[in-house]
Amino acid sequence: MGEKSTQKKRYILETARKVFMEKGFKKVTMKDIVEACDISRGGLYLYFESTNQIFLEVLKLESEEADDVFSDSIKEDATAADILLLFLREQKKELLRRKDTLTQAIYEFYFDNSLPKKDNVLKKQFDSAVKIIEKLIETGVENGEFLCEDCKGTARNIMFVLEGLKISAQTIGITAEAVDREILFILRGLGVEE
Amino acid sequence: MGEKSTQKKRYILETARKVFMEKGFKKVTMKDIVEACDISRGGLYLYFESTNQIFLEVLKLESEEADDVFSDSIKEDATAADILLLFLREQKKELLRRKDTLTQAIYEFYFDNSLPKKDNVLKKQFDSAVKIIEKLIETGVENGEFLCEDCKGTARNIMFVLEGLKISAQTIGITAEAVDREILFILRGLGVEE
Amino acid sequence: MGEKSTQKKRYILETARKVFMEKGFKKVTMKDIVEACDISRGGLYLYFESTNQIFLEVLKLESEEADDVFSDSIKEDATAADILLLFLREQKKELLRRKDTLTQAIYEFYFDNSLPKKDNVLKKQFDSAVKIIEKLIETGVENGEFLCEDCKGTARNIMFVLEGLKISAQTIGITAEAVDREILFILRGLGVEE
Amino acid sequence: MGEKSTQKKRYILETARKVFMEKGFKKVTMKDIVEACDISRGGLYLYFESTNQIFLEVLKLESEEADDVFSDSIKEDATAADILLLFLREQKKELLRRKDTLTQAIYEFYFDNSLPKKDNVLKKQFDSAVKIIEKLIETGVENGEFLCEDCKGTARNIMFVLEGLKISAQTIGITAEAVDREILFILRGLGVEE
DNA sequence: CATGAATGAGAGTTCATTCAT
DNA sequence: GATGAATGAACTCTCATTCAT
Repeated sequence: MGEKSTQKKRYILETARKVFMEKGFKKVTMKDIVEACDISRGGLYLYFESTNQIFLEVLKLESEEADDVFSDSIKEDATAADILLLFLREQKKELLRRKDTLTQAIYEFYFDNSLPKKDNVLKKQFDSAVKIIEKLIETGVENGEFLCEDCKGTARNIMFVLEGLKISAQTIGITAEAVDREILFILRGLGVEE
Repeated sequence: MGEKSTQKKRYILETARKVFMEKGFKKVTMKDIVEACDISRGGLYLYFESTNQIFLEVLKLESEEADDVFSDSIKEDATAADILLLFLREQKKELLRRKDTLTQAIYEFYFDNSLPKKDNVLKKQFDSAVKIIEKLIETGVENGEFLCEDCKGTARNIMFVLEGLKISAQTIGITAEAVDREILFILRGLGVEE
Repeated sequence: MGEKSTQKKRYILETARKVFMEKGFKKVTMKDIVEACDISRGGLYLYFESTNQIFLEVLKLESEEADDVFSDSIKEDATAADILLLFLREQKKELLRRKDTLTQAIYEFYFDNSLPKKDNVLKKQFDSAVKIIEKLIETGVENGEFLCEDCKGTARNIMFVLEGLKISAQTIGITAEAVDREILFILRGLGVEE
Repeated sequence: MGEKSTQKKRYILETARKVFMEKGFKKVTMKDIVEACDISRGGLYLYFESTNQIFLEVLKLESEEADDVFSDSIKEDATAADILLLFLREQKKELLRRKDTLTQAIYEFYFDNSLPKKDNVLKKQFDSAVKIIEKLIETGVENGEFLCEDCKGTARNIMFVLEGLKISAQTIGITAEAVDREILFILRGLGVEE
């Protein structure tokens, strides 16, 4: 598969991504993707053999780009509290976008695909996020920004709350105010008064 | 609809419930339910017209019975901490059962069905749970069992953590130890040392 | 499946039989049979799940009916030579019908389906035919109609010649005269002069 | 077409031959051959336009080489009986190789392609084999090796038996012993006692 | 009420064949 | 000559849904 095909593959993945955002994972058929990409039925099979495979590759692309975004958005002189707040606001934005997100598709995908740990991108992301937040809180505690006895536990708690907010956003619906309330609760728990 | 039909309807719902527990929501077809119930294809349509409707009625049944269970399991002389712990342990059990639960099916169902609030059973349950926990914490605070400044906020936080644990159990998988850690974190946040 | 369906099943098998006679085995698709039967796509799947299964059942039907034909066509006072000749002429007729026969389909089917011996109808038929012919020759020898030292060997030889004629009829083509020549050769081998 | 192309054509035919031996005729697709040859899809079409044409050319090659083989293997001082035995043993070997042969593919090919006689390689080979065997038997009779009244008829009979054995080997399966039995039967028919 | 045969739409998948490069 | 991406026709198979009995 030459360079040209790599471009097309990428085009398909980006188009499929939109389809997954719209319809979740399960409802999406090869035909949906074929039509969204405006290519031929057989053409898609030259690149991918199932929605499953396509979704996995979409996720891979996603995580690669996510990493870039992360490192970019942190200023050099930012305090731990700044960064945490930035992170939480980013999550909030994502949460409230709702349909315009892969969240639902990702959940649906993992419902059916109990991948071995090493392939579970979701778990990797969760764990790495916990570690980053933990570091952040530790730094904040050292700088006197945060009060916290169990940094790891708090980091984990924050991530589970975020997961809870995410799934709630997709199911029972959630308002910006509700998210703010939770963010505030978290910050207060770290002794941040504002 | 006579009594006989009511019985049959209930039989179908109970059987369908098992199917949903096994396969989630989206994957379940009318055919699956017909076969599980061992009734005729046409027969099912006499009572229900879609898996959607069936699932909604399964949920209704579920919530009716859930209330009963709740009130039963609380002893008269139980302290607030006892009851909270009981609740959390119940949730833990449910979490770890994983496949033997309607959880996944419920999530899948709500992914596609943004029902008006009044019909969103999930939201109702969430809100009512928050209220109960809030009351519980208030009582605990009054009795000197708990330390807590923002009872409502804490109650909400607990529920979001539980949601986060629930969805994590279905997607990235979660161990009993991980759940215990979170429960402990919650209790410590309430000033319970043990 | 009630009586009605049994009738339809039989109808499908009989129709499919014609299709197999026309096109052989491999070329026949479920769609071909659906169209020949003038039923719906899904309808066929109610009765059969593959052309393979259909063909096997066609063969079963075939062999059941074949047995009847056999016993019918033998008169009480027929001599061994009469019966043998009758049999050979029957085979000749079958041979020359060529396209109007399941022969080709059967060969094609067995090319791909190396069934365990007990299910190999073809082998069963071959072996039972050998036995019958052997008996026939023995009887003929006893009656002084035939001259033969190795009845079993001769019976086998006859059957292989017939197989050879059959496959030749389907591939290189064969004339009525050629078949007659072979039949004559066989009879002369048995000392029958005519 | 230059020499280079001729070489490539031959390479394709030899590779395709292996594919046909493995899968028969009908199941083989242009794709199969493209992949086996490790050339481009379009490339194959430069030389051949269908599996049909390819198979025909494979057969042509086959028959050219077959002739060579024949003449090679006969020693100068061999008796007619020797040569006949040699021929029959060669056939036996071929028979028992089963899958490693073009036999099945050839049959499948001719099932669908009722070629005009002049192009029917199979028929040519059959007829020429009959003639050779006839000559052989005549020579044997002259030398006192064989007893035979109808040399042509016997030659034909032998060929049909061989065809019968060949098709049986492909369909109902056949053992080395069964083949030996038939060969012996043929030889005894020629008065060869051993 | 209940049955289950029947229909037809639609998803998945594979290949022969073409054609721009 | 050679490539291989692209197309579209053709097949397989599964279900939601209807309807005569």
